[in-house]
Amino acid sequence: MNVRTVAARAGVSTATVSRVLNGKEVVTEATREKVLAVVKELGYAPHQAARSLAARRTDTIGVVLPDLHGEFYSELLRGLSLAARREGFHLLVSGSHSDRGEVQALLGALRGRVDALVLMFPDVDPRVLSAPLLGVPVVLLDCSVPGQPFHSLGIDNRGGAAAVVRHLVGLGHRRIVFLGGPKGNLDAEERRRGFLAAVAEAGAEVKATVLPGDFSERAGHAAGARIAARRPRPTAVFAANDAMALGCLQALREAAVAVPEEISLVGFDDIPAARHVQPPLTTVRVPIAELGELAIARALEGVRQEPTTRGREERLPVTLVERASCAPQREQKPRPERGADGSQPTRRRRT
Amino acid sequence: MNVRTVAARAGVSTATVSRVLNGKEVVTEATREKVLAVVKELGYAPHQAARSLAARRTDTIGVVLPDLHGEFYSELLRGLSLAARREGFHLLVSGSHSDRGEVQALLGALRGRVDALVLMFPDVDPRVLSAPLLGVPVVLLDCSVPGQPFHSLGIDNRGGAAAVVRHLVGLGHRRIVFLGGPKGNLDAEERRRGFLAAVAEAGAEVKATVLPGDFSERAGHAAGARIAARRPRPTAVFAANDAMALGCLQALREAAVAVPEEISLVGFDDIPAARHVQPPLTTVRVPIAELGELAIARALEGVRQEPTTRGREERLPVTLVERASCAPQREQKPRPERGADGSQPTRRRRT
DNA sequence: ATCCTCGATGTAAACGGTTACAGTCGAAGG
DNA sequence: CCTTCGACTGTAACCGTTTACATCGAGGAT
Repeated sequence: MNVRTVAARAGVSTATVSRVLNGKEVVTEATREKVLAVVKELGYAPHQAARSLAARRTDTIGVVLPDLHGEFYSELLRGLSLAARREGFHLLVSGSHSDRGEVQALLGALRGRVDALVLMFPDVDPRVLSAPLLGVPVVLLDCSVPGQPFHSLGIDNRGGAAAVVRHLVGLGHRRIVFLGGPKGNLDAEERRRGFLAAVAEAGAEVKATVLPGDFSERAGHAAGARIAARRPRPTAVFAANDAMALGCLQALREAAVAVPEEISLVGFDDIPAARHVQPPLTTVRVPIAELGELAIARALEGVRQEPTTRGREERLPVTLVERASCAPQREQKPRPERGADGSQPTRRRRT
Repeated sequence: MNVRTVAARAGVSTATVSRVLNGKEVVTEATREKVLAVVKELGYAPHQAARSLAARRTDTIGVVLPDLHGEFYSELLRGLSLAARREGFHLLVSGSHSDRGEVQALLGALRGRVDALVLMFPDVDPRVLSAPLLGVPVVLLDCSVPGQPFHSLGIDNRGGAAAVVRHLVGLGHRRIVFLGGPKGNLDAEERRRGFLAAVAEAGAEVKATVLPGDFSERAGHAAGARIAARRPRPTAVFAANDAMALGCLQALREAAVAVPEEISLVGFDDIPAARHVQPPLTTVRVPIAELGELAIARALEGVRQEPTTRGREERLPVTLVERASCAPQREQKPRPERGADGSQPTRRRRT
């Protein structure tokens, strides 16, 4: 059944049916009613592939993420889906593309299927993207490609990390360990940089150590065990994401090191589990869903108007959320905190 | 740029280009190489809308879920995405459709966009679906429509609930509270039934109470407070999902009721947070990702062959995972457990 | 009464592929 | 040398819409 069937039955031309269904051009009320009646009677729905071909518009946004599960992506997807729905767009999603060739193949397979793309490649070099190849507006999450007309969105990892450091220093901590993320991961990198910058700013009396990690709970556990055995023992641990902080907490518990009495612990991301552990984890909340919504908004800007805005870059602010995993450190005299609990950014991916 | 451009440049016809690109028909090696060279040179990728229209095949599966975020859907999506990728299909996802009209509109908007559908409506009456309306194979998750040729997939909620009861009874518990889920939710309903059936089977000495709930952590908290105050106090609580169990645990802690010493607690779903609380929660693990993979498999069966198999119904088995939130109850003499730790089914949705 | 204007509708050409069918051509068979 | 056959390739119809443009009347202006 197609538009011709409907047209014949309603005694009009296919053009009229199309006009009624799309509602952009004027049609007599009587005609419109007749057509709609037939449409309802037959249960007709336009064939979207044909519509896309003719109107060069798919009403679909392609979303390519490194992965689909985990709390981070789940939340991101929520924001994306919410905003897309609100705007009347569908979402074509795809997860876990590791190498460059795969990504290119995927992007090829998306031509004529989507009106815009939201892409996130924490591990693949984003330069695989050549704008003309795609022919649609692109929004990049968490990475930027300087030369290209891509919109780029991220969160303020550096500011978030700095806020954590200021918080800890304000509580009197002087020996702080930073538990890093995977090499090449942009979020991890920015958090590390933010940490180091804030430490440097805090003055020479603050001793910082950076331990390697990979965002996994198991890596956090391994690091926790090492930290517990370290002498002199650090008084605070800042993990680059919550999963590692959780693993670390577990290891500290096994080593009978009290949190927060003996060691204060901070994470990053504010995943749901952070609220449930004992003690509840102080961490940095990242507006993940908002990130997704904003990505859709920017993508649609690109769809609806000429690509005037090219290569803009935005970072969303983050928030330090204080729970019970940090305590003042009294061995050294605390120095007054300087109001660093507010809003500075960060974010991450694998949960 | 289109297939004609490529054909002209390669000195062949569009039919030949199409043959090379689809690889289903024979083409001389020399021709194939020439065409591929041009394709690569121009960076050509076929327009999928046109391809879908002509070949009446979209290589896309539509997924309609009540929601996209939360641990349950995240995990489900993972399974779906994994299987779809493996089979070379794309995923068109959509979340949060509340009422009937909305669902119908959505299904209409999907015509000509997908080759098959995976649907889940915990709250909407599934009879809104009329098979001919869609024209594609449909797989239903967690609900079934008797009269229609739809494949239906779910998990063994009843068996899982029964396994929990047998476990608790085996530990010597005689006063057990069941914390139910939202009205009209199929999973909640089946878990409740499984609970009641197993209790009845356990004999008259086991006293069961059913408390209302709605799958939310807050409802679990409220119930926990009531349970703590109850006299005689039950010795075990079985929450219909983990979120409520977590809320309940929190309330019990606030009321200074020791878990598991004074009250044993069991959840359902095995969400990640269940491992992180203190004490770790005994619960029922649900093979969510497998459910997703199976859904894709069944959907593709429908795509690739005649709709021979119609209306089949499958339930996946679940597993009781024992952690530290249950303890033997000594007030009454325990009776021997009868091996109910193994595999019986269940599952749920909002996390 | 004739001409114009303008709104409502119809006609038909895209859109960019796939594929049934027809055609070509060299090799093998007679 | 003429057929026959089969492997390749080309021609063109078709997939189901949208939309630029043509058409057709009716009413108003002149």
